[in-house]
Amino acid sequence: MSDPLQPSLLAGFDLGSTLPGTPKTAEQLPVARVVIDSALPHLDRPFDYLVPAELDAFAQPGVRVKVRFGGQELAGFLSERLEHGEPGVKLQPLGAVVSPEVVLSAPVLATARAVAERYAGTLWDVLRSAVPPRMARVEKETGTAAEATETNPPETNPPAADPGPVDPRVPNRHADDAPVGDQHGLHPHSVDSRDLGPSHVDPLHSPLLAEYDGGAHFAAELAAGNSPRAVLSAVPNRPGHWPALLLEAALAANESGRGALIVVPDARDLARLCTLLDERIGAGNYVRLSAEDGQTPRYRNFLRVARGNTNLVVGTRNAAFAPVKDLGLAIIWDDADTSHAEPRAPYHHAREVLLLRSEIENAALLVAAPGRSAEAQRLIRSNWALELRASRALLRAHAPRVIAASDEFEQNRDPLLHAARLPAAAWREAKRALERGPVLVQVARTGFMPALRCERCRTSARCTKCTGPLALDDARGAPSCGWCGLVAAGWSCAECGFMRLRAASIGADRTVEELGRAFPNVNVVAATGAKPLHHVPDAPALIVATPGAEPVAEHGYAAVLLLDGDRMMSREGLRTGEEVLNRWMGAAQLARGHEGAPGMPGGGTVVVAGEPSEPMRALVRFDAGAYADAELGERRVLGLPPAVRTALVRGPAATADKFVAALGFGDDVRLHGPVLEGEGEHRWLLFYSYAQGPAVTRKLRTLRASFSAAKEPILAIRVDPDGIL
DNA sequence: AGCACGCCGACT
DNA sequence: GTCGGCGTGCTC
Repeated sequence: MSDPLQPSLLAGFDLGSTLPGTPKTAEQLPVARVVIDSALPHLDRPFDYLVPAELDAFAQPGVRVKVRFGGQELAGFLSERLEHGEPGVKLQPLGAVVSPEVVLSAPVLATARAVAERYAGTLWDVLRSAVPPRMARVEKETGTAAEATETNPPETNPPAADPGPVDPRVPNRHADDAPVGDQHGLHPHSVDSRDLGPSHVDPLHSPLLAEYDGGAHFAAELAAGNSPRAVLSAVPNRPGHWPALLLEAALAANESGRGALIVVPDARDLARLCTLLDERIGAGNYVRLSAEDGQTPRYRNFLRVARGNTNLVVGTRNAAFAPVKDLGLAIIWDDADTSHAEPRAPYHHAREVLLLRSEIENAALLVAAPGRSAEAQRLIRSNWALELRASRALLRAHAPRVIAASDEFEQNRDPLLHAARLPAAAWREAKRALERGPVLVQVARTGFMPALRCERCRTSARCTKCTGPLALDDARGAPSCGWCGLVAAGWSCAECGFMRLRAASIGADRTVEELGRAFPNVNVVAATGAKPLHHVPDAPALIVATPGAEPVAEHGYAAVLLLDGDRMMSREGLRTGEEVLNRWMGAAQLARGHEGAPGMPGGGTVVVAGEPSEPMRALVRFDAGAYADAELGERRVLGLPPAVRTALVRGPAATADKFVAALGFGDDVRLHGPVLEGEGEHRWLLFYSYAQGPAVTRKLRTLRASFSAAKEPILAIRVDPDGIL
């Protein structure tokens, strides 16, 4: 498709052809401030350019641009238009406006800045995950930027914050060939809460939220245009409960005329949520944003949001930056799930992104989960958010009966059950439950390295060099040290000299085999990350699943067996207990209630096997909040995260040491290190209070910038790293 | 990463 | 006196 608009956009202002006299620049707001694509920390600041007259109309805040910078052409985003640049700086002309689409809204930019600051990273690193890569063809498809002009006529000279993408002073050729509205079913209509009808949005019609203490008030506040903040642990035993609950909150926010955003951990949860949304409000009335949808669909959906064609966005972690117009409510589901953490620098977590964003945009925030993260508990403790609590009566009505099978575990003499590491109580319950419906068996992920013990005396196997715990490496099948990685060939027990380790590392597949023998004539299937299974029928079967991959049963599981608690608990780490409880709660939530509800079968039972532990007691009481609160209290006493904040600095020994010394922190920042890591690398850990967080990360950023300017090797900095302690 | 500017040494 | 080596630092 030949497009007469593109050449003029892309050619931009040609540097070489300096015409007689000064090249014409835009008459109004001739200076464009640009965020450039640079990996160098000391260039992580805006630079100003002159706007050539011919780019004036397109050079609006939020568009992608190309600029000449230090002899090379760089990509960037135009952040604002100004009357003057810094005095005494010679400005270069803007190179080109890549596309008139406004892809970076002012509040999203402000959020990205706050995230970069909070994680001591560069703005561009954050923007890379906030704005999906451009797919040029998608922009031409249907409903161009001109559509927005039609529905939302901009003023003669849009102010900086106005998202109106195209200045009407320039004839827009798109206006002629692009039909307004939609002929291909992509944009049925702009979704305004008014279109949805009152039956969906009346706060009195938030029955699920209203079941929680303060929930009805929360919904009413949202509908009234206020911005409350809340943490909620979802009541178990109601398949499909959480998507409906979150939708109620989102619709309440929509009713106030504001947009809503729901962020879920992974594609599976997103599929569940979308199924409900399709059913309740229709596929065209919300937008999903997920990196797993592929580049082109992702950008297509992103554009729908950027053009303001929706007021409900759902997606995975990057959707936390979705440019929802007038955001009224941000929701994060299951914030304890590790998928919410971005795996690339600056490793930001979707919960923290939404926290910052809700403050910047004055939006409401809802942190909802099957369990409770220590961070979410902190929000309650500090009175930043209120807790929407399920009453004990509500819990009792819906929670399954939880049985802790700790004592009989070791006395289990039945070889079949022993092989399947099934306590007799678990076997009994499963046998009974199979007469009434499906049974879920949660086993540890294969990648979850269990600590090994001597097969004869049960002494835990330790590394001969560093006394770290030995674990089985799936790839090699040989035990190796979990700390130093040394392969323990020819291991023998330090206590009794026995040479065999207790068999461990049983994946879901082997559990399927063992259970098949323990339960003849029962259908046994596996559901793992590699072989996902979304739904299971309401028929008797054993479903073996790894944490996070549990399929949903239509009317809940008759029983849920949590088998690998000890293996999961044996992992070293500060947050192991919390993680294990969250995994258990996630699975236990899929069980039927013990009492049953109208139209729902009862008799649901959860059997948790393993040594007695705090997480196990919390599961029995079905109270993740109390557990998180106790943990947080303990961490505060010990000065450990997330009661305090941490930062990690790693790099070549000399540079890292010099850097930490130059930080010049006083006693209020605890310093641990250096720890030798790899080839001549040093690792330092910093512990500091939340109050000092901004000051510490600011110092980390500025010092890193000056080190980078001085051509020192770039240091790895991670703020609040997970899984280090 | 490139490009300017600068200080010093070599050559017309 | 002018040209050009590449070393340090800035890049709107």
